Amino acid sequence: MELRHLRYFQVVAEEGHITRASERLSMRQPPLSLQIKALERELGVQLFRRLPRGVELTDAGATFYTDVCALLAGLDQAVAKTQRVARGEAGHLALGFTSSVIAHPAVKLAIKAYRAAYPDVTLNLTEDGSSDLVDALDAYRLDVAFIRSDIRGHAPIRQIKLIEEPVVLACPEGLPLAAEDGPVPIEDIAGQPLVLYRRTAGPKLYDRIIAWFEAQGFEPQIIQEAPRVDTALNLVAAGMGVTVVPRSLAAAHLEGVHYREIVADPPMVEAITLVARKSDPSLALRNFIKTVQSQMSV
Amino acid sequence: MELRHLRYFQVVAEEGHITRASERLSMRQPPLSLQIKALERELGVQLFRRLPRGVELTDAGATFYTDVCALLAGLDQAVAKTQRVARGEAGHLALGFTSSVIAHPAVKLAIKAYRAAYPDVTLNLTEDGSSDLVDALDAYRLDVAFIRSDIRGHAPIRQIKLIEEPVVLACPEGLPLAAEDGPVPIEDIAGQPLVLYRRTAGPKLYDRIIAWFEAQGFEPQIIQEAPRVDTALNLVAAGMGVTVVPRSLAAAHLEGVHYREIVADPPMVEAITLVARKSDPSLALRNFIKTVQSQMSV
DNA sequence: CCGATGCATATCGTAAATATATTGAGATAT
DNA sequence: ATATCTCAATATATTTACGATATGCATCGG
Repeated sequence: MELRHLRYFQVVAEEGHITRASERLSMRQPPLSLQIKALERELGVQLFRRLPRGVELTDAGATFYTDVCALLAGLDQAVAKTQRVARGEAGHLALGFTSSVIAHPAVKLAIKAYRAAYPDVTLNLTEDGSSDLVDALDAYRLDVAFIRSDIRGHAPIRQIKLIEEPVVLACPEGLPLAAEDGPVPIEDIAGQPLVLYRRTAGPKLYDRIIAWFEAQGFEPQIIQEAPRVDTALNLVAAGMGVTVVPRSLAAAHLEGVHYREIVADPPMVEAITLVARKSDPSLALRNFIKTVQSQMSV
Repeated sequence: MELRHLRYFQVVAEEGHITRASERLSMRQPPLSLQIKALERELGVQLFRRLPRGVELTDAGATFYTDVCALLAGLDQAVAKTQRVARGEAGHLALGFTSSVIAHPAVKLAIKAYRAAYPDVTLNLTEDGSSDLVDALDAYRLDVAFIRSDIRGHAPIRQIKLIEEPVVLACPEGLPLAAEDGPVPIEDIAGQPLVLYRRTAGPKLYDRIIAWFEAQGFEPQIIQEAPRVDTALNLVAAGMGVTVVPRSLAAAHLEGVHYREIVADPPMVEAITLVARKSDPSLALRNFIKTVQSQMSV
């Protein structure tokens, strides 16, 4: 059996007339009669009653007609859906981000813009640490992720630097440092007790901050380590010390924490990077990257 | 596009290997490659990524695969269902009967037997008067019906006499006639006030009863006409007169009504007849008639 | 009774699917 | 690094079968 048989059957059933059906199908009556007969023979079922004036569905033919209509319509839908997926207009995209990155308004706007442009792509959002995100990417659990860390050297992962933002000082209200609003020189921070966040799996940012202090000629006084940025900020709010965070996190306005720009040369900056498997040619992904990039450049 | 393309696509997707798929399909690799390529070309979508070692579904191909599996399975089911309908093992059957006929246990047993033998045929049951049932048959609202009336002369309807049963006397309790249980000679009834049921659309039974009385040399004293048998019996229960009904109705044991056999020559008998369109070749119907006949002959 | 209608049958040409033979790209092994 | 192997792609040949043309046959309407 071939789709041809089903398509022919459908038209003949609708017309109740082989000759008229053959005209609708841009063919002649004899081959159409033969195809219908071949279909009946293959099914072992008489689908039509031959009347002196045309043909008529039998009970079996009528039930078959219902199903054939559904099948042919289903096929059309399947084809349309497949084409939309191929154009990147539908499908799935597993997206990851770190808690610090999602605080940046540009990231939220970019995701929103993609959702608007490709509403039929179902986005699967995951929040995790940078190195776990990269692992998930490797394991095909994610298609793309926003991270902070620099993962130079990880071969099968492509990375696109999106935004660089300076880190700012976060200090508890009440401290002399929190009395002013303007930029604070790095030497004023150097003597403060420092809370830092160290993710066991991703120590790069931690190391970079220490290296940066040392490059400025200061030895940071690390009095506490926190597993995550938000934990560190909570410790700051509790008056345990100061910390440095990407500027976009300052927008969160955690109660009891005061933020100030830092003056240093070179300035300490943190990037937001988009990472994805190099091997993945999914158009949904390419459209996502394109949308994010054009959104960031605005 | 033809089913062939879908079937080939399905196997290649499952094997991830065109050569192995071609073996499963009992064909050679080059034509299979060509057919897959033709499918991709028609859809305008790349369904497979060609790897050095076999092929792999793209995202679009994976969504298409899901739908193709559903479609092919649906087609198989549709074919199986159509064949079951053609064999009379599935489908619909609109069945009608009169209120007096359904009282006969053999009719209920026959319907039950058919239900058991062909559980996938959905029965649509309708109760109505004999002539309305025949009209419904003509109008294709019914496929088959149990009736009382003789519809000799109605050309496109085929009738099969199933059971003949004598009519019995139904008289109110308290009447001298109700004092005994044995058969009563017709002359004892002749003088009684008679309640008869006359359906405007089907006067045949009514006429036959009058003719039967007259053939015995008696003039029936009709004091009341009722539209239906059960109405007539209720009038009898109310002491309004006596009536005659098919024997099977006596089993209903209406309160206040006493039943007695009637002695007469020739005896008055009422048949239960199965009627259906002569033109209707539905196998479900033929199986129904066959089942009813074999059930009645037991 | 005869023409018209409409499905079925017969025969033929051509398009398309499959088979055979070979090439070529990429991976594995020596 | 070269050879070999794997497996899809290409080229050409063959066969199948779809569709077209011509015709037959049954039924209905005038």
